[in-house]
Amino acid sequence: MRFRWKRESRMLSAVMEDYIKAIYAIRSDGQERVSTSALADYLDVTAPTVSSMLKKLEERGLVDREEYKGVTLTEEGELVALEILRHHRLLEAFLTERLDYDWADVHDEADRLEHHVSDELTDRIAEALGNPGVDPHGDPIPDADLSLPEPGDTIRLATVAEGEPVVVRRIRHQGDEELRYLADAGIRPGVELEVVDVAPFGMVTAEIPGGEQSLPEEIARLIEVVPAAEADELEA
Amino acid sequence: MRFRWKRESRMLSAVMEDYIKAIYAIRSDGQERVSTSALADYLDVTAPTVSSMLKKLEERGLVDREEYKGVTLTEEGELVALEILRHHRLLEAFLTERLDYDWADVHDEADRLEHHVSDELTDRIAEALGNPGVDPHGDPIPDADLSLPEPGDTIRLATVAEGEPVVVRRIRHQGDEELRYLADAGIRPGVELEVVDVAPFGMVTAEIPGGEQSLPEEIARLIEVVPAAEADELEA
DNA sequence: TGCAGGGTTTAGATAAGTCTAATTCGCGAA
DNA sequence: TTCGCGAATTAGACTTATCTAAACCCTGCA
Ligand SMILES: [Mn+2]
Ligand SMILES: [Mn+2]
Ligand SMILES: [Mn+2]
Ligand SMILES: [Mn+2]
Repeated sequence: MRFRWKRESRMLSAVMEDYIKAIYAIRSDGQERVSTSALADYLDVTAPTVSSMLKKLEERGLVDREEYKGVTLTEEGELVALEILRHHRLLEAFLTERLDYDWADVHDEADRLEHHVSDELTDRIAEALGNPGVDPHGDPIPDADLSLPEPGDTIRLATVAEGEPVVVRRIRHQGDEELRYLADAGIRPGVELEVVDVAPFGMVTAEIPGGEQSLPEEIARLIEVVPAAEADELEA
Repeated sequence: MRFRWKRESRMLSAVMEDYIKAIYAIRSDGQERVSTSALADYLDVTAPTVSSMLKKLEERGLVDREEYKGVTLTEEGELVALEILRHHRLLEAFLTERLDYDWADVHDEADRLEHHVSDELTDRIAEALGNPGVDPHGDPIPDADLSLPEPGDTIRLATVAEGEPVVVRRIRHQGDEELRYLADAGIRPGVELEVVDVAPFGMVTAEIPGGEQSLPEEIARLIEVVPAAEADELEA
């Protein structure tokens, strides 16, 4: 009812939606303003390509742009990002829960479909799943009015002290590849683990239910955890 | 531009897939060779647009083309058509059976998604539904090796004799619009009806479970039926 | 048999999204 | 304060899919 008409009148291409999603992802990863080169890097295109696309997004009122300084999402751009994120995460949840996909194999499929499913279908999926708050990777799912559930505080596995038991809450990812790696290592949201060693270059060795696992820093950095004590509280 | 990978690393755009589907649909509707203008009409584009696309499809080995005479699908083109049809019809069946869609509201959604779902997802949907042989409109669903179940013989409602009880088997359609019209008229696959009158211009009046319905020729022509006697046999 | 009208193709333009090469800008170091 | 280097933008080209206008081919009717 509310935003449906907006989406129609917006009529963004899948490519534009990907730029908006990328700006949202990079910004929420720390940066205040998102640079042309950061986007080029993230989307695997050249800087001139990004530059011209940012001008189009500015014309459409989706980003605020300052020459040579980068962009930020406008309020409308933010809504677009949340809408696509809602599609993406609900698709991931649905594939996992209703079509027997492994949690580590749903991202790429969702990443394509997110641009083509209607809001109607998305809402039906949400309904069928009982309006879940998080997807299979622990990412919060924007609800129908596009407000994002506040995720609880977490810390990166790379910064956890040795000997402190923690529970995996969320796994950042850009593709199925990292997820597959972690799935094969026996790590997934909900698993309890304990860091037993941090070697040079950030290599983290953790004890997990099935034994021990060593993870390179780039991977350990993707894992968000909470202290096991806190996790227990929430269960109760 | 979004592309999909085919088994022989054959990459087709959604647009090309739509042309292949259209050629398949028009040809299976009688024509042996499909003309440029028939395609332009069906796809709602101009003749020059079709002409240039047909040359590209010929280069890719998907159609056999004869200048000024039209095209036919090659064996490979036929497989592409069947693959997309499998996606489309399984999506329609899934939306109807698992996400509470009305059978008359699934075509347009499936028509977009068919180009973006992977074969993997399609197979999982088929599995979840128990490998159905027909979709909600009575269209046969190609199985995993792309062989199309032979649909039983049917006749068009427009040609049914007055007073002969028949059962609706299949409803041809190009969009949700015709389906919505029929759904609102109380006609859907499985419904038993009897033609009570054929007026000038092909207007068909039929008795259906809820009363009587008059259908314009363009609509009546879309409905495929079998004699009620035959239908009963199959039930038994 | 010939030609006119209609369907088909060619020619040339446009919009989206991408690239490489060239140019311009900003900012930290000298 | 000025340079120079890297980041950003501009310029120009290419591909896909579409259009309109013009030229071309086929065929049925005279
Ligand atoms: Mn994902
Ligand atoms: Mn996710
Ligand atoms: Mn359909
Ligand atoms: Mn159908």
